[in-house]
Amino acid sequence: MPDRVTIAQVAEEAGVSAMTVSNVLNGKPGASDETRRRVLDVAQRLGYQPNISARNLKAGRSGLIGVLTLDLTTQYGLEIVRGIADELAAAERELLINATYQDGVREMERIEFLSRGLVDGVLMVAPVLDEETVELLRRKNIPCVVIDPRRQDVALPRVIVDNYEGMRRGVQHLLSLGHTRIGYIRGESDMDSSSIRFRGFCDALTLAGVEVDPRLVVDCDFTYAHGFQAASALIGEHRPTAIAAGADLIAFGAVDAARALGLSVPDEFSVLGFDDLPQASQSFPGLTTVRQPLHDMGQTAARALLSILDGQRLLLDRMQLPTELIVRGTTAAPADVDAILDRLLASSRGTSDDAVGASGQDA
Amino acid sequence: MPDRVTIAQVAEEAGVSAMTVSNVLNGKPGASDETRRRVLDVAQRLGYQPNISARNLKAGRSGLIGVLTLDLTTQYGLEIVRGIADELAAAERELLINATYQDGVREMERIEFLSRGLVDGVLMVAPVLDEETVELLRRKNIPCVVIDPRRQDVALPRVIVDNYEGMRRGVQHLLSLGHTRIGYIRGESDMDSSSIRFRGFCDALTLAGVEVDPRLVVDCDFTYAHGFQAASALIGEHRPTAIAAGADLIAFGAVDAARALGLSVPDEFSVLGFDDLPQASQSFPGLTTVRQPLHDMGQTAARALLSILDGQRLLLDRMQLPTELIVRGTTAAPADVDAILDRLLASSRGTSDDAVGASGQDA
DNA sequence: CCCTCGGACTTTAGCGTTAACGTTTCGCAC
DNA sequence: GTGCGAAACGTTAACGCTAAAGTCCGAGGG
Repeated sequence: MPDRVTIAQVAEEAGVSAMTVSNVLNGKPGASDETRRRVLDVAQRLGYQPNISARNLKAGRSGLIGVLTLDLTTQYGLEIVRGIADELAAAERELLINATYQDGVREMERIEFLSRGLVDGVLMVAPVLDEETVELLRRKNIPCVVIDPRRQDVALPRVIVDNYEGMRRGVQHLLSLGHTRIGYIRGESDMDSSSIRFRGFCDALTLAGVEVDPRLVVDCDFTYAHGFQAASALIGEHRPTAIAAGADLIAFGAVDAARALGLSVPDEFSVLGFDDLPQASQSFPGLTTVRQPLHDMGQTAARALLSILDGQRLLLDRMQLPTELIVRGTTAAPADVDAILDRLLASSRGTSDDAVGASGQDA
Repeated sequence: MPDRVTIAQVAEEAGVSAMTVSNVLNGKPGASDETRRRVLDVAQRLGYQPNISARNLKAGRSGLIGVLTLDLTTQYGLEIVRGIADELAAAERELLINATYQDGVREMERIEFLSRGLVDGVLMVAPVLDEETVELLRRKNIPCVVIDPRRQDVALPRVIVDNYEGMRRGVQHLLSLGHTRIGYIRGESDMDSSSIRFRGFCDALTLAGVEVDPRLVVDCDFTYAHGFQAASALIGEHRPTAIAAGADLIAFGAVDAARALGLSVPDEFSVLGFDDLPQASQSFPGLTTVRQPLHDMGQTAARALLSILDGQRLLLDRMQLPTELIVRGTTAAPADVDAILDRLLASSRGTSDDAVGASGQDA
């Protein structure tokens, strides 16, 4: 801990009491202009900064908001955090990020830590939130808003998105292009958002009179590598003309899997993502995807937490934001399957095993 | 602020003084087993957690390390932060991230804020660190270690990497593949790492007897979009056979720019990155790049800060870590330029303007 | 029987702030 | 000159915790 200037030192130097210094610095009345100027001057000169711990202790609050996130490892969590940061900055609140990293136990630990008077409230991004953790939050009476929780019916104020409509429209887009053999990579199965998106997928197909083929549906983690692997298997075994993925990272994997198998995207194979991570527009061709308003989600949650902290009762416990289909370059009408098959059969040596790391194109 | 249980409440409930409770909970001697058990029992039952602000105020330290980062928007900063987190977790220190977001002024503000007794020390990731800010750190006497500062000669303990050797080897790799017309996209010009990498580039060429063509060298921001744009211009105007980029994000842009112009990577065009972001291995073909040991950089900085906080004098003020060339799929021997030119001329309608969003390959 | 010693606790005080209340001073009306 | 009120400032206490310095008591030695 650096050697710090205290209010008492400023007071002595300025020839007044500590209380006067405090009043001046906090813009309270009860000090002459002359004194005010002198105090400000001395404070400036000594580089005085009020001690946060002392102030918090006295005030019984800290002005800090804690942000817990499982997911600081991806752009997903980051975009949300940026939304939070923007909203809190506007409210002159400070933000402390205290990541959890892939671990439900650590999640509880983090809450206990933050709730020891360090923060006034907590925002959680994509939390696991098992029963025990929710109970802890309730018992400690910590103001808390969660964003995209694993279980959407959790008994806490929460911000979620319209996963169902989003995926439904995305798949409708694929259908309208003419695809009927559409593979689906679901994402982690213990997340409500995964199953809700899947319902959107099923309903879109059913509504269009297309039957859901269970062989075209697989689960995998929300990662590029798993997406690549799952898509490779799916394409190799069941030849869909398009894949709808439960997340952008999976979709990126799927795009590259298709390429690795010698399929051109989108001419010969279409891929639909879900999230609209920054990377989706920063790749070539841009990923067609269902946009979650990540920044808005963060802002909405932050705003809700602030109003709770202001003592207002929340009107909505469940804040659902809309999703939006963003059509970019990874979707197109399906190509002539026979033609593709012919081409692939013709060049069927070499591209199946060690495809990653070599270009799938040839001159 | 949630309603909190204080040590006094535990003390009363257990029929002892607050001091005894404190001693028991902190594992200090001076309490009978009987009392000890009773206190622990009551504390558990009431859900007592010591108030951090009070403890900090008393102790004059907080056990917290502040992490300031300009760059929480990219994987670059994240990987470093993870290294920091891992090291601090091992030392049972808590970490608070308090991002800065692209703004030197806010950087100073953040330091002032954290230095008000909230943290014991500060780690800064890729800081701007103007004179004034360094002076502030010095004046406040805040233990601080910086990682990859914009100016590498800054008078603070710092962790940097061997940018020179890294780029030199990377370019040697391109040269050894047979490239001689190598474009260079430098990255932001006010960063020392940019100019040092550029020196590595120049020296590699010179050593190989290749002259540095200034028309093949351009500057741009560390973003995908700028990389795309810069590479498009460079390729369009001066036809290099390869590009070395000052950062992976730029390299990704360059890869896609080449594709957008109808060039196959790596068969017809090679790209070298610098950083080895996770994305570099999670793309197709994988990006050949110079690896910065981001995780290690975070760990190293954290370890250094911890030893400063332990009162040890640092032996090294400048901790330089090695870089490593990672050869993946975006580099290969240069193709026959005439053949490519012929092909491009033949299909020169349509691929020049609206190339983004459509696949660069054709059947 | 007194003294000492050490274990088991309690009391005091203070970390830096600030709310609440107290005191001084001074101008002004009567 | 007396009284009064407001402005300007000081004092006290408390937020929750814990280091340091007591207090109390019973066992053991002389």
